[in-house]
Amino acid sequence: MPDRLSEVLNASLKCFARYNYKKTTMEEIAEELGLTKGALYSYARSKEDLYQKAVAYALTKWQSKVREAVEDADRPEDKFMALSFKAFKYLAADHDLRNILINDPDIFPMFPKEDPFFEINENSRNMLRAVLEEGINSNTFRPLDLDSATWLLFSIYKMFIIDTYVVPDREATEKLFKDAVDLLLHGLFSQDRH
Amino acid sequence: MPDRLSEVLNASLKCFARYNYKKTTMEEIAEELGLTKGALYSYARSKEDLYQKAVAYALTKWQSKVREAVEDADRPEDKFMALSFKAFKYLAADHDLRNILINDPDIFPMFPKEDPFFEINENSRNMLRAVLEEGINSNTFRPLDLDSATWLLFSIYKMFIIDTYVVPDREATEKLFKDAVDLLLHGLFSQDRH
DNA sequence: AATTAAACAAATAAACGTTTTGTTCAATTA
DNA sequence: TAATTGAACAAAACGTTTATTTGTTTAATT
Repeated sequence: MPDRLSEVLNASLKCFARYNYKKTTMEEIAEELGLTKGALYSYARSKEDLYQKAVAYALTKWQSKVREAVEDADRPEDKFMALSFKAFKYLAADHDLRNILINDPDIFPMFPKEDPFFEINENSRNMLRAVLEEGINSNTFRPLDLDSATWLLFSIYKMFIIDTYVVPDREATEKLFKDAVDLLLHGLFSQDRH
Repeated sequence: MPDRLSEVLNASLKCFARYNYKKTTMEEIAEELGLTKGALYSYARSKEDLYQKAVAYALTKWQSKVREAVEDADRPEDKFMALSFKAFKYLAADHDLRNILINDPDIFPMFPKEDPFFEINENSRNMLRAVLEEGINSNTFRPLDLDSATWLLFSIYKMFIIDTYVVPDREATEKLFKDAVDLLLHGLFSQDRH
């Protein structure tokens, strides 16, 4: 299971996380594995390809953890909560991926022109959309515009991820995140107005 | 009222909007006014100071328009709507400011480390906070955490501004914005669940 | 089939002279 | 007197060249 390719990608992640793409050398990565740099070209066409593969590998792992959490929940609101909190909290543990995101914010861009990992992100959006759709169909959620809601919630989620892990500046984002989820679930309006 | 300083700042805005800060020369701005570059130093200490003053001038104008719209409304929900839509739509008309924001996204940053126009933005946030507070006190809005809600809503607002005017990529953000305001007012949950 | 080690090519950084451009200020103008 | 000019100066930006590093290829080796 932990095949050679995974070892190479993990070593690459470790090195790329230390500084950034540019300052990391192929020799450095090879050294980490006890190889010489030429050997790396059995696993990737180029330095850029190696980076691409390594990051995709890390992002997919993140996504799998979220998917598991969602599958463990039953009701739509629980799935929504599981998805929100797992996705938000995962990065706290994955130091390598977090450092890579800090050094290269284009991987998980707030305003993507051309998203280099579009497929992976699209997959995540679809996961969210499915939860929302199930909630609407079961009358747990209001009859929202599915596309708008998916886009909006995913954008807000991105915003929190970036603000918390990529450009951290503040304390206590945990409370902020909880308050945000609550506001999104219940809205601004009080139930009992006029 | 349109004093000399305003003329200088407007000419500066026009020039800075054409390209960007770096590529704009003091001579270019002076020419626009029919002056020589030395004269500009009666109005600002340096090129950077001139830029700073010009942008602050434009941002303050934007803010005034929003404030007027809010003051014209009565009920908290109307104030909230007025604030949201005026703030969002204003930039469509102010071409100079929009171009400057495109060339220099740090002016209105999604994730500010050190906000160069913190005071102006803080003023805007306070305007939003006041509307929310009034809504909570009159029981129109739920008893939210005022700080969290202000931060969240202002961040979402920034997100829309940047996505629509600074990194535009998509059509039909108008519908998206309306759907977002609706979702924030009413939340995901349907009223009549179990 | 994976890996090495040497050779090559491409990108990066350093050094340097040139030009542009921001800034100052004494003289001038209105 | 306050605003503006125009020349002088200093600092930053730019283009060019050279030296060095680093990515990539490949024939030989394990």
